Amino acid sequence: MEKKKKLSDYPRPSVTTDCVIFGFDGTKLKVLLVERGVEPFKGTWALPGGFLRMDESAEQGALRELQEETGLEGAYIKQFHTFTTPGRDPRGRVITIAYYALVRIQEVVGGDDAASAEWFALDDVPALAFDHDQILRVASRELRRQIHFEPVGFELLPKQFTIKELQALYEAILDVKFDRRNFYKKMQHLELLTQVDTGPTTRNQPFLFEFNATKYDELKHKGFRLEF
Amino acid sequence: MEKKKKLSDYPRPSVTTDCVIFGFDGTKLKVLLVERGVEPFKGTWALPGGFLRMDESAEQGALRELQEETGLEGAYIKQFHTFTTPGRDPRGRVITIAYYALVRIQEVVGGDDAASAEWFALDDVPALAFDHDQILRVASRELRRQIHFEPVGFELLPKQFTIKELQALYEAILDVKFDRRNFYKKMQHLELLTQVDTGPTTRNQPFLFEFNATKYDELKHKGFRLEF
DNA sequence: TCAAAAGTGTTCGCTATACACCCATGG
DNA sequence: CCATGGGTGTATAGCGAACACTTTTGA
Repeated sequence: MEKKKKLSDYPRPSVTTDCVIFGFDGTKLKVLLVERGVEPFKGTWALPGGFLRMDESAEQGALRELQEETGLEGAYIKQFHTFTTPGRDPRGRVITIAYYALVRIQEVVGGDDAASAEWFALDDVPALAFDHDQILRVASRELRRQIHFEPVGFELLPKQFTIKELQALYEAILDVKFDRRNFYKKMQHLELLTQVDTGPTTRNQPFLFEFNATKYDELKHKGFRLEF
Repeated sequence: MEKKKKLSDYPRPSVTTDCVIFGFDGTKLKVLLVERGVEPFKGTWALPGGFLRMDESAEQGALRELQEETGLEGAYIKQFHTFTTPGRDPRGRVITIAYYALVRIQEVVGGDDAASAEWFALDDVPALAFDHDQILRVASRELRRQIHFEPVGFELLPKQFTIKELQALYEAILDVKFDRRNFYKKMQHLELLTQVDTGPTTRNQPFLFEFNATKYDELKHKGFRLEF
């Protein structure tokens, strides 16, 4: 960053933030896409995103996008990569700071642009605008990686959930099958869940659990690993 | 990215790539810093970096920086975060795509700017320009995280090395101590190393090993974990 | 001659895995 | 009444962690 030049002496690319919004419907992992209304790629599905404003951080920009698309505030987002290949946007030099968001699909109300937004199963995504196919692939990979170390999956479930739902989520993300009983034990042993008291329970209803945030912070620091 | 505007209608930040260059001297993990020759932060140590050119990807920019600073080509680099907080650069709105590089410190010859470049032990780094302290912290954390999953440590060692050196490296990065004998066994069991034939060996010289790239790709896919 | 370094073994305990059993509900 | 789903229990194998022994070299 040297020489005696001013910032304006250097050419500047345009900067956008795009957001891969993941949700879980109880069976499959889904992603929220929007249909582009303008050129280029008009009519093509794309990741929600927009230009970075000069007075906001990229994270604030991603959260703003998220609010506009899903109506959610304060959801979990994570920056995972910045895409910079020249030519990735036909309009000119554009770099994209990409985030993924984990949202409770049940709480998504749909925001201003909701008319053109739609959930797609991750294994049934249409061709996307720009290099968004690649961005989505990288996001999925990073999510899979992260879930081995941090129990981020909880961000995708309702506040209260059954172990069976939790297992289905992990199986959907990691594309594996777990033994039901071992999965139960593993979760119990982690002490990451708090059982919800549902009063005089009519039996054979599955227990409801809540996520234990305190324990989460502990495990995040000590390291933590889920089986494959 | 909508509306009927052109790219030039949106304000654009300046974009730099900064590179956290890690090296290992056999005992401590080190990082290469440069002393700034111009304002702002003239005379302060900083991460090597520079403005992104319009015809190169961020990765190419980082590799270019690396070549200029260390004389190395084709070294291992990894993008780990993009820093965007408004105000992080007093000159105006600047976002930085940050990479870390793992280099063999022995092979670093020092490039054009080498006069002002110096290696610092990671636990003895001076105050840095801009938010480079934070960038360095994040880089160290990401390196520690990554090394649990991928045997990237080999990028920091000479082509041939002893198990003892390898262990010292891991201990330096993770800030732990391993039992020498267990570490040997672990490495043997992973089959990640190829023993170098040093002819009729004068005994009690430690064996030399090379990194086995084939096995690496295998493990990278299957998942892989080192003890803490 | 003795301390230090390098290679190889042994034991123990935890945990991941596979698989079994009991109970309640509803068709 | 029996299939289904949900909660709990048990046995085994593999691996990580702790620790021991032998040999060779050089001070």
